[in-house]
Amino acid sequence: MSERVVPEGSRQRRRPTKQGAVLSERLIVDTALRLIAQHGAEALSVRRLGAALGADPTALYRYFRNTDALLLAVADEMIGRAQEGWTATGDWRTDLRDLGLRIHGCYQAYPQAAALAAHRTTGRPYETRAVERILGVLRTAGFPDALAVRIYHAFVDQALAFAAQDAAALALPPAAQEKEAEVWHAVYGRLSPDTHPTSPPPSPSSPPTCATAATPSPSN
Amino acid sequence: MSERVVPEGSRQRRRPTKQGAVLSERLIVDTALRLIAQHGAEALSVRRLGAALGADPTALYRYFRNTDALLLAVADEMIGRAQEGWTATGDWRTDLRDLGLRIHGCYQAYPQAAALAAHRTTGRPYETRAVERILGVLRTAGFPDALAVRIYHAFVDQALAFAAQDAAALALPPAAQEKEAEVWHAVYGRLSPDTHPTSPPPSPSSPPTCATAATPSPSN
DNA sequence: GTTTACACGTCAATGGCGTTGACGTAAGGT
DNA sequence: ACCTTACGTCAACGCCATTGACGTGTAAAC
Repeated sequence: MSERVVPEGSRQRRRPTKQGAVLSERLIVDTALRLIAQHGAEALSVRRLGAALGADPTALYRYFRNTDALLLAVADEMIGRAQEGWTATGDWRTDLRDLGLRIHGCYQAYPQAAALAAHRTTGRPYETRAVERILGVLRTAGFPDALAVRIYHAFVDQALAFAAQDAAALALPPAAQEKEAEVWHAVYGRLSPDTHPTSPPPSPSSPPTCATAATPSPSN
Repeated sequence: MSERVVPEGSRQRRRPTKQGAVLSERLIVDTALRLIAQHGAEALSVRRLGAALGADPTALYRYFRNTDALLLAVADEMIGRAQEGWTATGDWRTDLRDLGLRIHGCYQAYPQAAALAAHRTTGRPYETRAVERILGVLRTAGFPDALAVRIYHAFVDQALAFAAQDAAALALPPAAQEKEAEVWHAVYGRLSPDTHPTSPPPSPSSPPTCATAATPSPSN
């Protein structure tokens, strides 16, 4: 009957693995994140994670009910990192913008993991904290609750949607990224001759992203 | 040496399977889409798809190099359906808005499939057609090419990002959707007492989506 | 200090997965 | 009528997540 996974709080009996590693929820999540970043999302398997940790693969099931739970923990970790060091300034536009850019930055830093995590609800501490902070910002700004919730959703959905989109572009294997660039050259080539015979291509080296597209560009 | 997959154009030798089905790229894609819609994304496996088609699972490899190629075909099919019956009006804002809503609608109709397909580049006919149509709209509107490409990206990225986000919410299993709703009730409950003791909750039955959030709401 | 309970790392096993290579048959071009 | 070969089928490989049983060492109880 006794549950296989014990909650992290009451975890006491630490025992090293055969290879000497001492496991913990944190260590596992960090290792998973590193594994995904280095070798891509599909390189994350219970067996490989076990190997990377220096433990029997099935030891993970003492910490997470299944791989999906582990994935949610990874997602929450990223939400946590996005908030690291953030503090409210009191200006709600500044605060939300800062949070949004942090999320975007964090997802861009781990695009492979972001692709897995972006559209999930973790129900874990960091996510809860983020929700509370954002609603706190809006309440402090004086929005009535109904409107605050509305703004919350508009903000979070847009931030997550854009972050996910840009992360997905970044998570493509380099070959696919090049191919995409080629497609754009081809399209431009097909467009150009009949209407604008000799105009220069639009900075083909850096394709636009959600972030750049949504940001009012300086004079351009 | 001879390639396992024959391009659809030059495919001739149709032969029924033991169970009498006559395969084709279209049939396979449609069946896959139906399978995903009915039983969720993780129910799509080569073996199950083979069973649904009434064919040996490995027959699929005569039509698609691997499951990823099949997935891209499914993604392209959705792009194709989004364009079905669309025609340009000449007003570029109307045309883009229409296309965007069609994509959104199509993804909402097959949320499970959308989750798999949203962030992929298919490189297939329907996608190519969509790109050409959108750029055509912008060219017809008189935008110089550089700006047209910029607007193209702003539009497509936003449309896809929002469609993906809303599809992801819809693709959650009903239990998770309820849980999410509960969380919102809880948050609202926690918010309410100290600042707005008795204001009614903000229509808790229908959570906001990207589409509703981005649409200027009537007077609300 | 000894005992006791159980947390947790390990092992073995199960069933599903994608993918490959070989094979034979029937369809189409000639 | 023949020949070629497309393509459906079969068998097999290696990887996957997950489970149940087991035993050991640790932390707590006394």
